[in-house]
Amino acid sequence: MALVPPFPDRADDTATVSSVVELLEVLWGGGREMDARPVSVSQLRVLYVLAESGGINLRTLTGALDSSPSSVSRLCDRLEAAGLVQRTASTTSRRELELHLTPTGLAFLADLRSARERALAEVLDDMSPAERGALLTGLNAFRTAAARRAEAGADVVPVARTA
Amino acid sequence: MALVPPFPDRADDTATVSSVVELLEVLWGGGREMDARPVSVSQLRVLYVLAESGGINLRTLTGALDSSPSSVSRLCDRLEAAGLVQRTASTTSRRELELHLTPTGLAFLADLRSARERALAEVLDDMSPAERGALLTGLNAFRTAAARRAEAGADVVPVARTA
DNA sequence: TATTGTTATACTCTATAACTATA
DNA sequence: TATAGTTATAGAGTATAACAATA
Repeated sequence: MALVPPFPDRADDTATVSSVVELLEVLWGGGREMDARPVSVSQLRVLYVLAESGGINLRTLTGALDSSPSSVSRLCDRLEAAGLVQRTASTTSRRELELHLTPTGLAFLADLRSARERALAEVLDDMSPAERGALLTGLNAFRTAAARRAEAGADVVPVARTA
Repeated sequence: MALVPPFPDRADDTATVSSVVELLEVLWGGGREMDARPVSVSQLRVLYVLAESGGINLRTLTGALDSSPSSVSRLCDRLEAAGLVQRTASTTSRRELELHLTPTGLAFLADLRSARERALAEVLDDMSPAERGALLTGLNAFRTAAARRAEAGADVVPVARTA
């Protein structure tokens, strides 16, 4: 059973958000999704990107994941072996690739999203309608603000201090 | 620069939450915090637990992380080598350990939390007071409901489908 | 004998650097 | 030559299984 971090001592806005972030980090930050489960978090990130922008080359995917070409190449090796992703020769350049989700990959992503939404629905059902409404209003606004800053190139949530 | 997933097609509550989860996953799901940064996500989870419950043994820590003893033992090897965690002989049983954050480990965690809260504050500043209030009300309620379910042993957010 | 912690082995993920092929 | 992609190598994380020491 996962540990649940404590409520923040201060009635501070940022501390509240931070504590929820830490809650989620502990709850599904474990690496055991490599175990009985078919797809790791890293592979999942690839699927997210390809679902949104199919047909991109490896270099573009590398940029979207903020990773390195070799790592992404190996990720694609395994995803291709798993039948979730397909490497196709580019029509414009013979040294580039086109990366696509296979129908299996698309179905997998759809199933995963369903499962997550089902699990989230259980939590949301434990909240009052007013609380739920506040959460959704707040999250949508947060999402808009975070996306705005991410597009500007800012680090929205640093994982560790720089010094 | 990180990719930003699209807004959900449906005006569905769970899809909204799910899309925020995916946003965060892409934004700070990258593994490059192993690079120039001092502590990995896995190590960070250890610090969270030890900050909350210092003096526990390796078995208890393993349970809190929902991991395996060997993985946690190796994690502690590196955290001890980094000077963030300390293994001490238990006072009650000679085959058990007591795990503690060192002063360095505690200071590190405090600094990290400050940095995160500073970054989050930038996003929150981009939101209206009403939106911010809604977010905090909603997150606190979500947190309570999620903790309730986590304590009951439920998987709050499955990473991949079971089938 | 059962439990705590560590080590042996094997896999995924990550990165830098070297390499092949194309532009 | 510069770029796209792959492979070589090395380090960290994860897990199962075998092991030592203790209860």
